[in-house]
Amino acid sequence: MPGDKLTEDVIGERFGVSRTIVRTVLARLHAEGLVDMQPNKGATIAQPSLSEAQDVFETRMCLERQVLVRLAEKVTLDDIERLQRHVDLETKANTQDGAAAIRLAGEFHILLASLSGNRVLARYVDEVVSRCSLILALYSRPHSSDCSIHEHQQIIDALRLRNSQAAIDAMDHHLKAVTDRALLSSTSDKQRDIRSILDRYAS
Amino acid sequence: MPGDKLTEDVIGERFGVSRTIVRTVLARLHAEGLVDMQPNKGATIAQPSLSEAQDVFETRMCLERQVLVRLAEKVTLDDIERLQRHVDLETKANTQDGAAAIRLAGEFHILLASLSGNRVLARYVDEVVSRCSLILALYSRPHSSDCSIHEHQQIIDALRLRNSQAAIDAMDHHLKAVTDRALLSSTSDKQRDIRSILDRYAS
DNA sequence: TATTGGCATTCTGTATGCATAATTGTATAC
DNA sequence: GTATACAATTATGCATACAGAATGCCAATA
Repeated sequence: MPGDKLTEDVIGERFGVSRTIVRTVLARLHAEGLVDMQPNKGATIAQPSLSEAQDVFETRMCLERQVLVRLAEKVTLDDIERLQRHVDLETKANTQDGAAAIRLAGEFHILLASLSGNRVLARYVDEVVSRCSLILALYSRPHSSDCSIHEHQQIIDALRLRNSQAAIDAMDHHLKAVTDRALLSSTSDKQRDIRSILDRYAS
Repeated sequence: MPGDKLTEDVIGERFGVSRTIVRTVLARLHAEGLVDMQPNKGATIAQPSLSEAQDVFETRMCLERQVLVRLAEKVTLDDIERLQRHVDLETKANTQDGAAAIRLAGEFHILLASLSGNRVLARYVDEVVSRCSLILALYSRPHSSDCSIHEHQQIIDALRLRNSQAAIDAMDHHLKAVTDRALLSSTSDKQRDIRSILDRYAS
């Protein structure tokens, strides 16, 4: 799917809107790094390179650490409850609906960021989480998200004790696991390019 | 200037382009937090609230710390030279052209971020620096930037020694000074609103 | 005099049309 | 059979036109 052409007419027809609308949406997605655009050549679903992927992960770690620093200072019992309910949802979805489980796993981080109360931080986290999803779709092999849920739980537990360092450690460990799963499988950008071409032909 | 209406027709005429172009630019600036947009009411130059301003500064600190961590690991002599040349430029501008001095002070941070090599981080730093400029325009009283230059120099010196902690300390101190200058003058969002209204009437 | 209703104006939101750049396909030459 | 050039098709970039929402103004009425 990454690399696919996004023709304005096609999308517009599909959603019953004019090219103008499609154009603004594509521009927005481009700004968020989810679609690539070339002048006079149009838009494609972004194919982040390996180094771009590393940049996204590094930035994500940096942002999410800050989220936890803030949260450790100011979480309310209400917040903790919301987080706990979310992880419970994740647990439920994990045995039933794989797609939902993946979506919920991302939304946990977005929820954390929004609870931090810093809107700017939250917007950036939202973006990098989306981009990570795209990266995982590109590079990662299918996997269970059992561990994710466990790590999410660890983060909540640390926040409940207002232990920011423990929360950050859990987050670091968590994101490192995700990163490794995504990036250690390929060893170079070139390899990635080849693989994506092969994938295209295979489907 | 913040709060001013940005009418599409007016801007388009001013720059000799159609509303289509203006619209995309405004949308982009909105995404970057530099203009406010309300449905069916158009765009205005953003008037970040005090809490929004604090969020921007906090996020900026977080991002720039990461920039320095990376740079302390990987700066080259070339990089150091470019930074030094930039600060020299700042020093020169400081005595001659106030507007240029302010611009260069912001660009120092953008240069740092781009030298980090992390494009994602660099884009976010670019955004928050722009937003900080807007915030300073809103809240801050005019001031000399002598201290800024000295602090920039400290950061370079720390990087030259690959001492990330010293660089981060200098940056923290630097940004804290800027933040205080901007945010301690006002004490609440309400006060800011009132002041902006008065400013409007005065001009 | 204050308030409300309606009218006119202005500006935004969206669609569409036209010109230009890119791509694809075809024909011809080597 | 391959390569190149040219034509036809397609898609993008931009401008413009039209419809609908918001604002302001004025008059009418309480």
